[in-house]
Amino acid sequence: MAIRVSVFEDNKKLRESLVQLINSEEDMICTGAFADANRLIPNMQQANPDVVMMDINMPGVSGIEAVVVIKKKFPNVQILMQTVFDDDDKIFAAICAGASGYMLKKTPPQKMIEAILETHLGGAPMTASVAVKVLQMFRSQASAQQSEFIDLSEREREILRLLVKGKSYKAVAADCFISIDTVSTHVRHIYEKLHVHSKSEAVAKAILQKLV
Amino acid sequence: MAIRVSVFEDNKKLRESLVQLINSEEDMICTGAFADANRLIPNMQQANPDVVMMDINMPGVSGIEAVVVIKKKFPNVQILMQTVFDDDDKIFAAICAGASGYMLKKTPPQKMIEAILETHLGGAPMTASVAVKVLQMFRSQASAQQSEFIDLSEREREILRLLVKGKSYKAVAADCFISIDTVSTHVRHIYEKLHVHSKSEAVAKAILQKLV
DNA sequence: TTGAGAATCACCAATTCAGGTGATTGTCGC
DNA sequence: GCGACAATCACCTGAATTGGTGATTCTCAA
Repeated sequence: MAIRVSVFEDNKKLRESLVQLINSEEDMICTGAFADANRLIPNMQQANPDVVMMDINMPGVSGIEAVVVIKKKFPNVQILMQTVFDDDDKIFAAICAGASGYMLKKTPPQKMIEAILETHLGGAPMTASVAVKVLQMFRSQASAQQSEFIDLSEREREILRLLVKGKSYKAVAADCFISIDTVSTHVRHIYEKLHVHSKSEAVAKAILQKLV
Repeated sequence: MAIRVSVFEDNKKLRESLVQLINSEEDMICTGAFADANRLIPNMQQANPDVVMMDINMPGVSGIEAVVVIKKKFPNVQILMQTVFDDDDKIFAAICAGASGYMLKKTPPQKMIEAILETHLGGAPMTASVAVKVLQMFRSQASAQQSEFIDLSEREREILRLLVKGKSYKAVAADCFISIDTVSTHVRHIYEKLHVHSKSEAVAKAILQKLV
């Protein structure tokens, strides 16, 4: 059974060459080529694709908005983004919207075919420059800066967790079955270890350094 | 000029076949093959590679620890991780440690050569299953849940930023050149919009939903 | 066994915060 | 111009928080 591929691309020439490329493959068939995503839903229902090739910059509904809609209405459809620029924000937005792959338009035809296949198989083909950017973004997001090791006791960690949830001393005391004065003492110790002097500072530090 | 590749891999058979594979390429040369990372620094100095193929599971010093050291001591060396399992935590750790690529060991030889080349060119080759996982992790990290749109005024956002930094009303008042009572009023409005009732809840929400 | 730390509780003073009421100014769109 | 709203300020009360001092119990390692 051939893979059904649909194309959303406003550049007529590029769109037509993609259609031709897809149809030149034995086990692929292009079931729709559209210049914009303004009639997205009916277009999708009619074309009923397995894989969508989506240009990120289109007049009217943007490629990213289209991805959001497609992933909502047709969650089984895989989406391969295409763009001329490997722009950080766009990549970020497309990934979060649910795109599976991200290829530059200048990718050679054979690689593009491979990417469509890989997308259909549940992979995540990415142009090298995009893959690098994704890893960079990932690192900068993930690592934060947990420079200093903060050695809270189990009890202190538990109380800090409750403070982060916005609980007052009284509420913490009730939750832990201890008195307010005890909570106050623990909090004091937490402040000393975190080098802070208020609940909100402690909460901010706890979240940013993933202490809880 | 041939690409200098070094291999760290405890399985003798696999190590030797990798060496052979690398040396069978015209523009690659294997400058060192080691069964573990226990004498990492001298090994690296002696082999002086452009690209390191690093097994993630090795006796003694783990592949990930080795990546950290290499990236610190030899920042220009690119590292291609190799593993039998596409384990979330390992991938995560390797990326954060600074690995450029991540390939399963069962990758066919030709693809492995391509991956080495791509790594050397500053790319980030990833086995399909790994790429998918990276995108998934990225999504779950990035998106958080910024469901409801919170429309803070510029002034409110500024004050919230200061609260997140741990400032008291008095300090905020001083920073913004306004009175404490005005700060108090702004804070009240912020609480209403955020549906919270304390400074720490507001701070937590602000950070988690990236309002500041 | 002796000491360090974790967890618990208490009392206290000064400060800060939350929320209620009320008011003035300036800007923006209709 | 008028209404809506942001930004500003004031006064007030009760509650919560911060930080100081001091104490008991228990456990775990030196």
